[in-house]
Amino acid sequence: MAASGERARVPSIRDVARLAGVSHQTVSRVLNDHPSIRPETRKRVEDAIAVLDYKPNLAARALVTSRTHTIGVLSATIGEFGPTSSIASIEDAARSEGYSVTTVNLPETTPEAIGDAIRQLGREQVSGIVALAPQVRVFNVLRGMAVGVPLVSLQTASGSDGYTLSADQVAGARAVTEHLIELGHTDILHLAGPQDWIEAESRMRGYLDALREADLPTFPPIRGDWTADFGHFAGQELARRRDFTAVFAANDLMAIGLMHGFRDAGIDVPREVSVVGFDDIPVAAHVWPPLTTVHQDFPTLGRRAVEILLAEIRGEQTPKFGPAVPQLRLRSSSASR
Amino acid sequence: MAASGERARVPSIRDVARLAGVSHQTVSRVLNDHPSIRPETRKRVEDAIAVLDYKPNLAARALVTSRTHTIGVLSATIGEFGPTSSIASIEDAARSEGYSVTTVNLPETTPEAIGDAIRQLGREQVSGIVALAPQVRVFNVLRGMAVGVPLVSLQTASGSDGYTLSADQVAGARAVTEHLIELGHTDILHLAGPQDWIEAESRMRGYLDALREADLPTFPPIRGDWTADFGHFAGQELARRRDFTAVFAANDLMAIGLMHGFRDAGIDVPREVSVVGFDDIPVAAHVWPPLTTVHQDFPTLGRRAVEILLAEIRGEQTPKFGPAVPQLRLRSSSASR
DNA sequence: ACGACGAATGTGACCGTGCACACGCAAGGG
DNA sequence: CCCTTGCGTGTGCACGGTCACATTCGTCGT
Repeated sequence: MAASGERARVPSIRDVARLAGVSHQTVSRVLNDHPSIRPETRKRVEDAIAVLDYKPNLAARALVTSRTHTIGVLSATIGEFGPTSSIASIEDAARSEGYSVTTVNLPETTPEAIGDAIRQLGREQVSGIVALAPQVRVFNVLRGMAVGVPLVSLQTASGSDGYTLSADQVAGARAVTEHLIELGHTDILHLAGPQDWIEAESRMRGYLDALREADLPTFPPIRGDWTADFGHFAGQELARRRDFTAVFAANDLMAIGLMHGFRDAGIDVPREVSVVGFDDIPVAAHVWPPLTTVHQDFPTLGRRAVEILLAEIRGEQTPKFGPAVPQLRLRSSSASR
Repeated sequence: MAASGERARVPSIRDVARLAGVSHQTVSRVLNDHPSIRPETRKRVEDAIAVLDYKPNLAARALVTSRTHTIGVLSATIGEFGPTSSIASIEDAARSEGYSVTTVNLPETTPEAIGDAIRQLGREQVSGIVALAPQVRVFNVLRGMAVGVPLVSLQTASGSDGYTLSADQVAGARAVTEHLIELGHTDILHLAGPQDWIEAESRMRGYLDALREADLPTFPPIRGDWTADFGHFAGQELARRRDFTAVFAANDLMAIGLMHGFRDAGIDVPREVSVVGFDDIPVAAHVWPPLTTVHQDFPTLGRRAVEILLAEIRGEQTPKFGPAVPQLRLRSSSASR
């Protein structure tokens, strides 16, 4: 431990250069895979890097290139099941490509809040943004905003531009509704999500499409807020009117709450009323009765979002994914009339 | 739009200085709240900043100060309900203090993976780390690792050092178990979490403590994996032995799966067997029967973790929080013997 | 009246990279 | 044989801040 009093400083590119007997620029070239490097030189540099345990300074690199190798995740809905699963996979996918991930939460969805969030990510000089922006309003604000970096929007309407990626919510909703119709139901209610949410609208559209095609009567949707508590309340209220035999809830939480409400009112699911949900959250198979629902593959969605985003960042051809088709999970909460 | 051919460049500190008629250093002082600035000068600089819409370059600042105003979140369990809620609040709390948040996920909990994650955060020069490291192994690796920046560990054993923050899992588990005892149950099983998890151990300890204190027989715990699917399986298996009248499941998902399994086997909850859980996830109140469980305030936990971490980063006195006491939520899945 | 001192501000270097450009050298075409 | 070309490498500067130190000026103590 005969220290020469030197301060323990992390090695820089010049330290590596000195040890390898080359210029700092040559080291930089090795780091960035420049083609014109003699193999022998490269080897020497790489050895020096290994010896010193050199790690490039990301801040310095970001300063000079104004690129950070960081992608920002903008989420309005942390805490919900779907988005959370997607975020985890976005995280993994980005890391495995050498990108960092920074998250910013939207406590409210006003245009100002969204603008702030985008500007915040801009200040951090993110290379790209994945927005989990399920509300129409948020989506429009994003679209109208000069972001300056590639932006991929996840779980929104199936827009035709390359920036949007989605599961085909309409098809999923249509599938469950058709399932109810096949079971012989003719009076089917819809417990919808909040007005502003794109997914709420898509799922409602799927519901309406299926009913119209079958020439069945449609009912004005009940507007919910995605929570199980609201579903519970709605179930108790709906128990008073008995002009329906099935309900399609726009997500599983509301469906589970709804069944609870029906139970409170003495209505048997599925004998008297069938209930179906959407999302296939982990408990859906285990509640009573096990919930018929639509399964969404959130991790895949997250991974694809990153693929598209990175392709755009790198200026490559962006891969085209057809909308993922959510799958029907038939369980016991739906029964024939 | 008579442009002088100038490239649109983001204004730097020197542009501000020029416009305000001061030196760049004075601008820097204004930005950093240096005391020795004449109010009039400060005003001029601030006006110039506003006019140019100047935003300091974070990369440049990070380069020279080697501090990034970023906190890293290390999570082994993104996707679970509890951690996710905490992460969201960590996010909010950190942002509101001007810190960015970068997340890194641990796909596996080997020491190497943990080391990689820590090093990754180190390369990004985070100012501090919040670790959601619920496994004993992870916790020990972290503790033994020279991280170099402040580290707060969330949701772990109630260690006595300032670096650890937790809800009092033992007390919560003890509370539900005592609840079962008060209801007259004497043969109470425990469906535990995985061996390695700190929370699993704490909850089991609370269970054991309560039983011993009441001089009741203890049973070897059944080891689960936190999932509802496992709970379902366990319920079917347990239905064969009828030497118990109550089960304390270490989390709500397993409890819900368990009730499903009992139902499959024709066992009525709570008439024949009482079931209680832990966490109070949003559906807990709405499953059938509504689940008696222990409520944890994850958002508060996340917020406190950030408070402690920032205090450490700033070298201030770290606030001391007593362990949060989880609260019993009495519902219908538990009944008297 | 003069020197010391602190407040307010300016000057230049430096942090660790990447980029533009220059340079030496070997190969190839006229 | 000379000029061009391209490969491999080096030199200096720029990026946008902060830090250490220098400088100016007004005030106060003696």
